[in-house]
Amino acid sequence: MAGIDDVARLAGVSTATVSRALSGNGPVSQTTRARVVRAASDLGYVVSSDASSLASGRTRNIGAVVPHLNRWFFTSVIEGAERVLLREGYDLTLYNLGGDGGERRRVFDHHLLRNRVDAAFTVSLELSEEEAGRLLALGKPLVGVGGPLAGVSTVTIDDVAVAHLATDHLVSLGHRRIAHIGASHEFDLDFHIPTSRRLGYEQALREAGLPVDERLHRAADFTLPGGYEAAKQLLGTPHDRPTAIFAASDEMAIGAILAARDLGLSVPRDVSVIGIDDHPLSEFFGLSTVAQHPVRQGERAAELLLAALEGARRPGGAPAPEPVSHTAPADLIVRSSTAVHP
Amino acid sequence: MAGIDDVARLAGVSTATVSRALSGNGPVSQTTRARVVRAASDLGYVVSSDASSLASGRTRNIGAVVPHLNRWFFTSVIEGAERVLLREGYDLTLYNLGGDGGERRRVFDHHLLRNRVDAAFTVSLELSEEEAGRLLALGKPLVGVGGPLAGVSTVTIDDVAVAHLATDHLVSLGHRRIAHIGASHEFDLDFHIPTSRRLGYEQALREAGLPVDERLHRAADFTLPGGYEAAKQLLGTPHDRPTAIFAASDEMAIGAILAARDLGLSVPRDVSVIGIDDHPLSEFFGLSTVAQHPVRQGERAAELLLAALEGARRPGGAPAPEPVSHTAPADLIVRSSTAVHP
DNA sequence: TTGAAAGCGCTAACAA
DNA sequence: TTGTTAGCGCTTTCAA
Repeated sequence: MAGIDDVARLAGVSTATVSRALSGNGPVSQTTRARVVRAASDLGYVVSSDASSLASGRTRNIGAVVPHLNRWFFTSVIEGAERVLLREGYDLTLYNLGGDGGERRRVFDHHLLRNRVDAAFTVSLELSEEEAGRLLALGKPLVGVGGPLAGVSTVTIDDVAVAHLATDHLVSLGHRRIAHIGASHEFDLDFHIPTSRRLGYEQALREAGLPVDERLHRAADFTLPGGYEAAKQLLGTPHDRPTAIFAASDEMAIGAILAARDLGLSVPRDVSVIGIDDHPLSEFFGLSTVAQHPVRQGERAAELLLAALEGARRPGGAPAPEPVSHTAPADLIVRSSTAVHP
Repeated sequence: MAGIDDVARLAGVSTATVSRALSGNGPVSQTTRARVVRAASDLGYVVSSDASSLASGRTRNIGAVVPHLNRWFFTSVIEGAERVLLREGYDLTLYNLGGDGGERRRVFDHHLLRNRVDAAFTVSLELSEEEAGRLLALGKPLVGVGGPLAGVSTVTIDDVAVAHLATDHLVSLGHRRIAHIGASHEFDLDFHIPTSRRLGYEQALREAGLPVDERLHRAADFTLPGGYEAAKQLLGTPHDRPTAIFAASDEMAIGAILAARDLGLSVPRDVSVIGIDDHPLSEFFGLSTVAQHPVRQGERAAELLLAALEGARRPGGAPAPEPVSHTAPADLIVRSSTAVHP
């Protein structure tokens, strides 16, 4: 492994100049830079990240803290973030709290504190006071994606508005009995999301002069089977059956479509179904939904973090920029699972 | 941020002793260790990973190189690996080659070379000669999960055997016309997998004295919609319709089940379906399958890497242990999508 | 625009 | 069992 001195020697300059030429920090003449770049590439030189980090205080690495990995939303956010980060020469190290063991504690007590990242983002994570405090105490840029994180910048859709939009779509199609499949309270992601979505749903009903009927609400776990079960209950009663279902996630909505089928009901003739997400499978099932573009949310999060890091390096740069709330766009996508109430 | 000297001062020992006490390397008396641990915890001291890495040559970080993130198999492998790694105090940094831009090049040319990881594993990745060479040249432990990686240890199921098992299950139920949904050649994961699975399928047919019929083979893209389309073609012809389908992945198999339904066919009465994976949705659909436990494969990969690192540190430790091929277990799970041929 | 040199915060000989 | 000390490979003042 060639080191910086090898490059310096071959290029006939000092190591300081090599560092400047390769990092782009500090003045280097065009010709010198060319010589250095040439020498580096000839030797196959790649900077040692540890040495560089230790000397500069910057790691060029971003932490991603997620509650699980086996959910489309999380992985999509990470994909988006990583694409942006790689492009800028940053790495992404992943902290998955999913295990039921002491992973979570260990991550917050140890891993995140050992200075391996310049900044971090969390995805749909509700942090305890202590956890949030620890992160904030690092004094590093922080962004919460898909869930509010006190005192920290966030990237998230407006859950109330999105749920309102989905419900309104059903209302405008003439539906009066609209059921909602939300989340149970034990649901361990940030439970503001289900609550906000339920709020938007109820708000839309009220604005349309429709009653909010407890019996039309079912809790599930954001999975397809969960949505199936909930929909079976909602649609099972022949009397007063809802004519439309708004599910808080596409996976649950797809479960609802399958439940309707199994009950001999036709979607959308007998019952309309709408979800939130625009999950990859939604198109296949013809599911109407409100797309929330998680990849873009991840990109946005990465961009915010990089901008904050960039800002912190500038002479008068704000070391701790004010937390900003970035509302990610969400669009109604109408497919074949929703239709006018006959 | 307290440093090692702060701890040393508070504990009344030298920094070397602090390092030894906290890392567990080198002899420290019980009482001294206790004093140091106490001081460290009082000060909230956490080792700086950069300084530690630079001084020791070990980063306590493992690289995970994956082709995508939005597939159950990849994320499951990563989850398993990370659980093991976190437990041992290691971080995992993720290199997702998914973007169509220069990500892949950049990762192999730069990110993986800058010494940020002690070892790495790839998941279902076919590497070019050059890429493999670069990785090997690092002289670091390497494991390929779910795909052969020349000259490197691997963790993978026996694809031929697994496909053979799935097909045999159908044969033993009396099926004679067994179709196969495999992968197209453009499919960009390691295409040995589809090929091996097809091989196992044909092998099982031959052993049963059944003909291998080209028309009973369809290529798809390992997705649910892809499986749906393929099955529609296979099951669409009223004449000589297959009575069973073996799909090379559960997602395709689920697509096949849905296709059968849409054609008015009952599963398993009119057609049996089996897949490979034991995807989280398979139980819901009653899909018979061969489980391949990707979480365990990830755990195994991590364990192999850690063992290699451990070995390399010992005096007479082999710096480059012989590549081993670890065959991961896979079990037939019979649910309700397969039944005897009437 | 360049070079010399002082660290960055730890670990690991080596000596005691 | 402990302390002293010389780096690990860079970056970044500072001076030229």
